[in-house]
Amino acid sequence: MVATMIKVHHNHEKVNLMSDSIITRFPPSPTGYLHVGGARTALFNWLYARHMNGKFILRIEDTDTKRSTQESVDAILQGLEWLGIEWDEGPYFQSERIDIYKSYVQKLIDTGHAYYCTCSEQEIEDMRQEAVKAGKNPKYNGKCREKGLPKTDNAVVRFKVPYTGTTVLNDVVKKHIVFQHTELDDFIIQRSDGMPTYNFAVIVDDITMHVNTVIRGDDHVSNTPKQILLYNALNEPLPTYAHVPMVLGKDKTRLSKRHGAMSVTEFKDMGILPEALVNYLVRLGWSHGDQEFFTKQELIEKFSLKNIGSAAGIFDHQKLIALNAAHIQASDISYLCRLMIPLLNQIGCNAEQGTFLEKVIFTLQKRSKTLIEMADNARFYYTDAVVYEDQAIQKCFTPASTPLMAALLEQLKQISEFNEKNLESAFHRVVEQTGVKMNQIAQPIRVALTGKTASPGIFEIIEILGQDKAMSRIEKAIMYINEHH
RNA sequence: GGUCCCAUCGUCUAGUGGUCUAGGACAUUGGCCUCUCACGCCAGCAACACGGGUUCGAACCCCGUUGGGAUCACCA
Repeated sequence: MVATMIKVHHNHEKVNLMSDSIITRFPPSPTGYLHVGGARTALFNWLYARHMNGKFILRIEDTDTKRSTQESVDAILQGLEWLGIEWDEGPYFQSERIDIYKSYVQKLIDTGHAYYCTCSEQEIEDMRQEAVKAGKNPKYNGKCREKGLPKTDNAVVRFKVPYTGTTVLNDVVKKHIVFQHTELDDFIIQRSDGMPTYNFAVIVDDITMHVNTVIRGDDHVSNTPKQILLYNALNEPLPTYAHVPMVLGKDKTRLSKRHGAMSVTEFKDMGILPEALVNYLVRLGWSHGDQEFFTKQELIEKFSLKNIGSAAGIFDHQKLIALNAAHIQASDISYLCRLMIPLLNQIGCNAEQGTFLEKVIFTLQKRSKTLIEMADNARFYYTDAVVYEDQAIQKCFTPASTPLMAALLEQLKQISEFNEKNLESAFHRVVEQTGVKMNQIAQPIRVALTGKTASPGIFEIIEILGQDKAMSRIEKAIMYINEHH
């Protein structure tokens, strides 16, 4: 049984189990990483279930044994967890439910809705060629349909699609779509190796798991009439369908590697906050008036199927980055500190939890678009061996600057308490003494302390660094300038 | 190619017959603030794909054209 694989989260006891409560699912196939398109679909399903106080199921569609891998399963689970998408049931694995599919196949055979087919690959290929020659679509011609063949070793099972008539899909976002049965053929529901095919496995899973709301990419629209026909043959009620427009790359083609980052872990590695990716992905194709910034809680409160747009959207990295900056600004310092410690350690900064880190992060919060950028800009707080950038040397380390730096040093010696206010006064005294502009003294000092011409405010930097470090860095800079001129 | 879907600034979108000389956000341009860089603030540029209808009136409804996308497996 699959019971051992079921991981139930108990943090949503509020879920009511009435028959009309919403049940959604996310059914990735483990053939690669969780990419942003899939993540968005998962998000919509999860958000809708939470919004409606329903249930969200995770199901791994691994009936393609050749392409499915454990690494992919792990990557998908990790991606979902990082995004904060928690499933109430599952993950279920289709590969462990073969008996269930087989019993449903038998039902269909017993009721005359499906049949065994022993046509060879070559025969089918010929049929297609023939159809194409006749100006039709490549299709199976129904050779075995009325033969009443018994089960044999290499037989597949096909579903009988009516030769005439139409199937209608009433979609929440696409509205009314009519499909002609003449466009379909008797598709395979069970492969010769006994595994179910996608269209069949999906509907028996959705039926047996009581999924009543299917939100998925609109690349599935053309599969839907087949699935509806299957529901009807099984005499089961249809779920509510919501086919959401796809996410496209910059050139308006289907998103792929050549469009840059695709998997959610790549975004994590880029220093994107999960709440920013969530916000961006949901907002791409869904809207709530003019609102751009959403916390997860707001998303759960405000998400609805009726505000999903009908046109495909293009993935825009710049907007993601901008939203990320907004989420960084809105984050608690303590949260950012927790995320930053490993990143800082990775680049050789020995960071640990504490007020020093908190102050550092505070100065960087407003000027960092990603966590990676933040870590990079935090370097100088942790390394005494400041590396001066060439451009900074050129611009700020002039012979004229050394007397100013020395004058400031004198003032710093006399400060009793090293706080921003006192430091500002010290700078102003130098300005008054020498008659130069503030930036003529501030910039060389900034380079002396950070190695760069751009940094957080000079007073806050000095306060955080403390008297000893600040003064020794300035002394070193003066020596450096003297040596090089 | 058949079938299906889609169409508002470069991008994401608001808009559901009159309040639209079309609003917001990202990007971009100029300015303010200022110790630098940011943040913030102010201002600017920028769109209803095209053609027919329906209507007193159309971004909104209908038809066509064009353009784009999806899909046509013993993949999902």
